[in-house]
Amino acid sequence: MFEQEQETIAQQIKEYCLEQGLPDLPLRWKWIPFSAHWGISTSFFQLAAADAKQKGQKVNVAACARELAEQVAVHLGQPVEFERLEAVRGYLNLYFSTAEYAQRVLDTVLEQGSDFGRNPSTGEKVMVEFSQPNTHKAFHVGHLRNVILGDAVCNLLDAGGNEVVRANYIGDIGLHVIKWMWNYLENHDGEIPGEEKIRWMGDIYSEADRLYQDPLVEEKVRTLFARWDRKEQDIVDLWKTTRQWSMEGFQQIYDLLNVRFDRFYYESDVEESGKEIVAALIEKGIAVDERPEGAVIVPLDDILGTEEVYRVLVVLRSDGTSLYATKDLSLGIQKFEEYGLDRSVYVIDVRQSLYMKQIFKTLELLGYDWADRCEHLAYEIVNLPGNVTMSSRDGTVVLLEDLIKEATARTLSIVQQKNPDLAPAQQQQVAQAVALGAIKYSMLSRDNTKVVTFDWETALDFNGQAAPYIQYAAVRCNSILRKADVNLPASAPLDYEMQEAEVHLIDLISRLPGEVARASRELKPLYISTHAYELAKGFSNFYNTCPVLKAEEPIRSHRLRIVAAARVAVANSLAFLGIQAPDVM
RNA sequence: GCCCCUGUAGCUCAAUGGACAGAGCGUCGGUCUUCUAAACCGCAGGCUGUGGGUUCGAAUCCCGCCAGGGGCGCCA
Repeated sequence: MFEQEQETIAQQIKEYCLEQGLPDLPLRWKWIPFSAHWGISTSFFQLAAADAKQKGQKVNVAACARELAEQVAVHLGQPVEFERLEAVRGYLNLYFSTAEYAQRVLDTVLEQGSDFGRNPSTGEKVMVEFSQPNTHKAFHVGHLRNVILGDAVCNLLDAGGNEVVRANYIGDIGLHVIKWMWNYLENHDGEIPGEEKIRWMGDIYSEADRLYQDPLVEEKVRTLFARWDRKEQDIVDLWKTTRQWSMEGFQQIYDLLNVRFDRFYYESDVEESGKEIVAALIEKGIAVDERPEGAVIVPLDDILGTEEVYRVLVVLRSDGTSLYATKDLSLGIQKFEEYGLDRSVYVIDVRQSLYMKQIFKTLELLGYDWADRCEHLAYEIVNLPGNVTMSSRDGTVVLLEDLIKEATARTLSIVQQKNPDLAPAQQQQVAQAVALGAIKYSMLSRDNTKVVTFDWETALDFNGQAAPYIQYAAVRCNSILRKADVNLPASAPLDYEMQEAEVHLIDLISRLPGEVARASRELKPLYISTHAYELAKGFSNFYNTCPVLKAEEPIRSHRLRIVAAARVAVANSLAFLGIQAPDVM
């Protein structure tokens, strides 16, 4: 928001360096820490070090930097854009003219509203593939991180100025589907799912999985698989019908989570084209056909002259049936051909890192120049205490519906207690927004590389640094604005000395666009979760120290604008994370 | 054997190669006749796993070691 001023000063410093025969280095700007006022800062250590190196001198860099900073400060004098400047221990701190900048920040935020925080367009088109559920199976907490992360990353890429295509890739074929259909025909023929479609589908699947341990059942399932392979009409029909039930169940979950997709891909749609890709790989001499003794493989290390780096990618089974890789190669190509993408992001857990590397490398060998614009966004999995991975086979899954149900129930009782006058329907609505926010935030507020351990106590603990705290800040903003009972006062120059809390809050608000840019660039919603919390904390501090409604004019009007801007910043931050900011709590 | 990730306060986690490593939880102690106490304030708590190196400057980059997790030809 202060690029102009920063650029002006940077230019002046650059000119000074030229005059003094100092090296031409780009300056790195940061916010000034430990300050009740706000501004930007840069240091001269690099410049001092580079200068010494250039002159071949051995010097005390810290002392030189200090001196440089002081000289630059003298040279700059009193820039009109800034209230004051100081040289401290090798740093140059430029303090904004508080009143003027505060007004500018507030004006900008209030004018942009729900667009505040968004960055200018990059003109890039990015596809993000995430969620990738298997039909005929349950949707559990282990799958949740992917959806929440993928959705937030889409929001952030979008806010970062990219055109985003949200893609889902449905695992609608494979042994798990056949097992499910066998069990359905054997033990549940004619049944139809009720309201809880996913639970019902998942139950039939885990039952099938249990029964499958019996060799006799395994034999029967194999027979059914053969019928499926022959594309027998009644089996294909059953598959279509039951797959649809799963899709409807997924849609319930996505609706609940408020996550949407632009494009659904199905494994079944890329199976045949995948086999054609494999044929092309063989023809080009990239893949080796070891059938019938072996499979069709791409010996990546041999081709690339590397050792134990890319290993071997199996692209087709020895019996000619497809593998995940068969289909992923085809899908990767289809994505680019269909959308003319600049980038293609895969949100898939970290265990598939090697596999992803192999797929991208194989696409590169096939001659696709966009292969290096494919990215694997790896995240760690959600485990149960004791580092137990959730598995439907072992019955160790926590169903998503159960988590949400429990979290909502618990939140509802708090809402009823805090806000007894609210209509029950609204209480329910608020409880759900808060419960979902808490669940999402807990997944987004740690780095993608960190394992999440799920336990009920932690998952349902909404105290401290958690979404409800942030939502509460937005609610308090609302409450003040509602009680003010006036239209938002017009922008006006400040003619009172702001409190530290006010300056700090406005400072935090002004940082949001930068944080969005960083989070979008690095695909790290964590930066926004942290910043949203900082904002809420900044507001709480303001709330406690700066009366709004009881303040005298012109302070009252100005503070109302601060509150309105804070509300926008907090709500937008949450929105980027896929979290709602309720009006009341 | 090769590769990837992680190691920071009692616990869970932050920290653009930069100023004094910060939050939350937990412990203890204070704040409601006040815009919603789902809040605020305060105390205590650290050789950033370990040994080297690079750098003016390292939790951050490089190398070794230790500990934990994950991956490595026909699962997805």
